[in-house]
Amino acid sequence: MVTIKQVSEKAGVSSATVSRVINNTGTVKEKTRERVMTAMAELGYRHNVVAASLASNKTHTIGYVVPELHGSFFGAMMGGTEQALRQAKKHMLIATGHSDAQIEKEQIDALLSRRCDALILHVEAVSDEYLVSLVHQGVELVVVNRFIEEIGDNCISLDNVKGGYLASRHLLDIGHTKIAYIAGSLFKADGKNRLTGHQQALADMGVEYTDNLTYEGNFQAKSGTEGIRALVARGAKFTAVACANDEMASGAMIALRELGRRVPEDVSVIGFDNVDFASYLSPGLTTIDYPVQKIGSMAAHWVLERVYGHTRHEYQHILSPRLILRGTTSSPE
Amino acid sequence: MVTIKQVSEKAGVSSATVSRVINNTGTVKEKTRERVMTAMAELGYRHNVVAASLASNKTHTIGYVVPELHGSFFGAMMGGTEQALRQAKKHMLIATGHSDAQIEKEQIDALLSRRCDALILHVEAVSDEYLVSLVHQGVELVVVNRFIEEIGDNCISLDNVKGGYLASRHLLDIGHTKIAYIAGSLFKADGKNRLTGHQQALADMGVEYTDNLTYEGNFQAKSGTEGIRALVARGAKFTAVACANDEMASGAMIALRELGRRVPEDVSVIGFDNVDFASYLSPGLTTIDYPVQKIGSMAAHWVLERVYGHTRHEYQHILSPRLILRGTTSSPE
DNA sequence: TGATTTTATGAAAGCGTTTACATAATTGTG
DNA sequence: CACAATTATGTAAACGCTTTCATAAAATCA
Repeated sequence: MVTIKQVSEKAGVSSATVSRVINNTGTVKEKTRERVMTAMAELGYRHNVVAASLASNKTHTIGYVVPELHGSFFGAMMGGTEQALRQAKKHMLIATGHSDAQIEKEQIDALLSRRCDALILHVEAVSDEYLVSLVHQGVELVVVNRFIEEIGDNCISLDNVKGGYLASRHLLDIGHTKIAYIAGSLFKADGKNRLTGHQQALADMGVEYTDNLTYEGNFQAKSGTEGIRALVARGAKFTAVACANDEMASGAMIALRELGRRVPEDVSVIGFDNVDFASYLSPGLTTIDYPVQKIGSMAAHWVLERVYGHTRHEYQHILSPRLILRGTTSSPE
Repeated sequence: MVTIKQVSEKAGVSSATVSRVINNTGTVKEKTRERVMTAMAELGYRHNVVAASLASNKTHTIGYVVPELHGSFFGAMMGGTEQALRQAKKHMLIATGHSDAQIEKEQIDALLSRRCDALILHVEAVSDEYLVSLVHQGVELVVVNRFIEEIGDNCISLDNVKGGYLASRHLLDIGHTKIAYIAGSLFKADGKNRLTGHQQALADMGVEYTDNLTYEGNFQAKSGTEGIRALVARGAKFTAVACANDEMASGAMIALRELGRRVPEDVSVIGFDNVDFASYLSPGLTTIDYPVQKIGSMAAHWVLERVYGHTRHEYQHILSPRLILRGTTSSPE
């Protein structure tokens, strides 16, 4: 590996000067710059970012923890982040937490050991206090899809309660009163909040909530299918089903078809997230838009501003979901 | 930040010893190890991987270039990789190449500057020669979804020709002869190869290939929709349509429905990749399975073995696709 | 027990940069 | 043109580890 030293010798300057041209810092005469550039090209020099990071105490790397890599959701989110970071020449070190507190902590720890300049965390199992304590230790982090009052400034989240409300409110508005709910994992904040929204909508419209119409799934398509089967098996009567995400909604649609129930004629279905394939289904899935890419990019801008001193960007710390009307909902007979 | 030095003083040992207990190298007496561990705990020591990387010339980091982050495909692939790497305590530095040769090169360069121990590349625009030259320079890399004879050992790919063949052969086998083809971007190797497979299947079965039945899309859902419209507009007659991926297949299904053509009764549809949502569609999409997660994990194992000396794993450098029969194909009337 | 292995530890030289700080070269001013 | 101000460059000390080599301590052996 050729070093800055060798370049400096070849160019007849000191290594400090070479460093200056590499980083575009300080002042260097045009002619000198050219000599250095030529020397670098001729020697095939490649900057050693590891050494630079050690010396400068900046890695230009953002640690990113997401629960999983597969599926449509996190890719879209990371895509939003990446787009913003790439222009700033920052990179992302990616780790998965698998919704397990132990693993999440280990991964956060590993990313900090690697001296990431900041962390973007989509973690679900670790406690609020733990995240708060990290912030108090001076770790630069933004928590995504989760709102923690005490460090609200570090959070970017969607109003899941409102989303849940919007979904069920839509069903109520078009005339449904017997609405089943397939929830996400209730130990996760978003799973719980979306259900809360559903309950609020029912309450607002004077419809009684009953556990008998609710099934706790796990955000996976299969649990949507199982949810419908379980609901029907327990004799629940419903003309609509709200699901805590699109995967479960598509699973539910499959089960409904198996049972000979048409969507939306017999049963309306609404999802949540508006992942890319929601519009591929037929009928297209009515759902709640989760501006996931936007959230990803806001997280990036937060970091760019806070950690790297880029100019101010506009934030909302709590984004609003909105209803996306497609073909899976209609008024009951 | 507390350093190894401070730990060593507190524990009354040298920093070399502290390094030994951190890395589990050399020999250190149990009692000493404990003293060091205690000191680390009390001081809240956090290992500085950047410094360690500089000194040891290993970053334990794999650079990963994919075209995009959104969609179901690359997440699944990276998920396969991550799972294997996590156990080995390696991390992934992720970059996107956007199918642009310039960007792909820049990203590869950036990852090398960060001294990644190895690269996993899903690149589409950069030339074979460029990748070959990297390998000859001694860069440890595995190329995914692309086969380059000269560095075949570094490649893990799917036999796309065979996949294309399998898809169209299935349609032919069940009696179709008028088969439209919605291709992926033909400047990409997989787009081209899948089309080649289609053509071979036709030839094998004595059906003439005609450009009039082929539309070049871009692997996105919308281009599937446009493909059907264009085909119909140019008066093409077909009873089946093979698509170069599942996104375009779902786009095609949408267009077919708009035109009042039932799937599969009037037109059979087959996709490619078997991404997660293929089974959510209704009818479920018949497609070709791309064992993408497996490929991701094979890439990881290649690296673990080659770069980190882990024990030998079984490879196939060219994997075989297989047909997944679901509900979108049936014999023509 | 003294000699010989073996095991445990320390000293110190890197690893390839960045970045004060100091100094040299250049430009500007009256 | 002398002197001040400005611009350009160099020197050398970090940055926090790993790792070789030497040496000290402990264990083994005859």
